[in-house]
Amino acid sequence: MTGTTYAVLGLLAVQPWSSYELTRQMERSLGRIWPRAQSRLYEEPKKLVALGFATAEDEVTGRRTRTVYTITEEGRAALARWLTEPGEGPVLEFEQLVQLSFADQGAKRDALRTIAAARSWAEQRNAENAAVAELYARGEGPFQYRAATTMLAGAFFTEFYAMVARWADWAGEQARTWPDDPADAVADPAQLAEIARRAAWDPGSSPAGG
Amino acid sequence: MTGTTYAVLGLLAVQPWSSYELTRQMERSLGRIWPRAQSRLYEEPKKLVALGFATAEDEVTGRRTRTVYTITEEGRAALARWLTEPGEGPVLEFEQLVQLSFADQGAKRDALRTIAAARSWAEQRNAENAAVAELYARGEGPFQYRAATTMLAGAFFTEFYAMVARWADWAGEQARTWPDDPADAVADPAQLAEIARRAAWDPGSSPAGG
DNA sequence: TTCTTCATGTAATTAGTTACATGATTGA
DNA sequence: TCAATCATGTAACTAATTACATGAAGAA
Repeated sequence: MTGTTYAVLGLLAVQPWSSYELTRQMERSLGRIWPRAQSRLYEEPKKLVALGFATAEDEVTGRRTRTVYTITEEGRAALARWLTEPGEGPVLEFEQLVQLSFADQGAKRDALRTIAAARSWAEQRNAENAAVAELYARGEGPFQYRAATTMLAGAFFTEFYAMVARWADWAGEQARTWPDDPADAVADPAQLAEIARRAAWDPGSSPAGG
Repeated sequence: MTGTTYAVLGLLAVQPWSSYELTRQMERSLGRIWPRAQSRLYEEPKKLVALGFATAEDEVTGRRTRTVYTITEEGRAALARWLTEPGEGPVLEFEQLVQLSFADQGAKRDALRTIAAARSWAEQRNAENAAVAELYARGEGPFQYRAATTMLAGAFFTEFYAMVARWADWAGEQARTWPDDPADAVADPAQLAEIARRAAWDPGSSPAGG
């Protein structure tokens, strides 16, 4: 059982799905916190069946069949047990930021372009997220009855995208002050001090935003 | 050439390293934006040598040897070329948030514990980050002369950890209002509206913080 | 001198991805 | 009726991980 297996099990706890429907639903719901290729989502439910956590039923459409998976009581119990276990914190993979970490090995315009791309990434993702948030605010979101649960993830991304955009704006300001060869850039001591100051929040209280 | 290959190439552009030193340096510097197992960092430099982007030199310590890798001019050119290419935006993997996405399938206390764990994750990571930021602010950070470049990543994490902590605080408040069985929780319409409002920032201006 | 940690590396395994293949459905 | 898209699945490949092994150095 990997995290992916539990992710699929969680979806099945909401309702039965066919493999294809699972891939679509995964894309819409968990895709941003647990991204996996389509083909994996055809494999995982088979494991669940082998473990007795789901049952498979073949339906026929014309000359081809599709498999619909349904969670079992043992499956629900396994899911509930997993929810009691400690999970991993956020793991990030951020290629653009790797590129920026070596900006001094390239041209200034490359860094500026990469920062602009990150900003634009945040805008686009936020636009999709905002549209869905608006749906839920109107009471018309998918699985609206689960909104008390799913809003936790929605709010996380609302904040995450805004944070990335703010950071990109700041990073752009910084990079624009660089000389043509970023290797010659000298860090502004005031900025370094400001970063340290913002990092020095008290664990006992909520850190300030913006 | 994968992202990992370029990450190693980037480190070699700063100075020569042995494989083991690469693993340590990776852990310290890129570990949070490009996390990879130690064993990969023993493989990647071999690829670089095969491609002519690095040279390997064996040093002897007692009865065993270690391999020190040095970037070549072709390697520097390949790195500079990579910096001109568009990179991927942030990819997140967040198991705790997957668990919270199915909080209605478990007990309220499990959700509260998971949220607390996320908060604590942010505190701990921030503490390490803050210590390093403080070093740089005093002008005593590792590779201080590269600070104009590396502060971009440092600032990103300062904001990221603060954001996660703020989100966890908010999520905890929400979950505490739930009934004992989270499946019976009803989303507060005011909260849903607030999430949508915060997501509705204008792409032309920097989104508000906090 | 022994134990622990640092340092260096390989082997075995697997989770995951990319690419491919093809039937069903819909709309122009 | 043809093209495009939706839907369903498998096969081949690989990037990456876990586990293991062992020498060197430092501390007790």
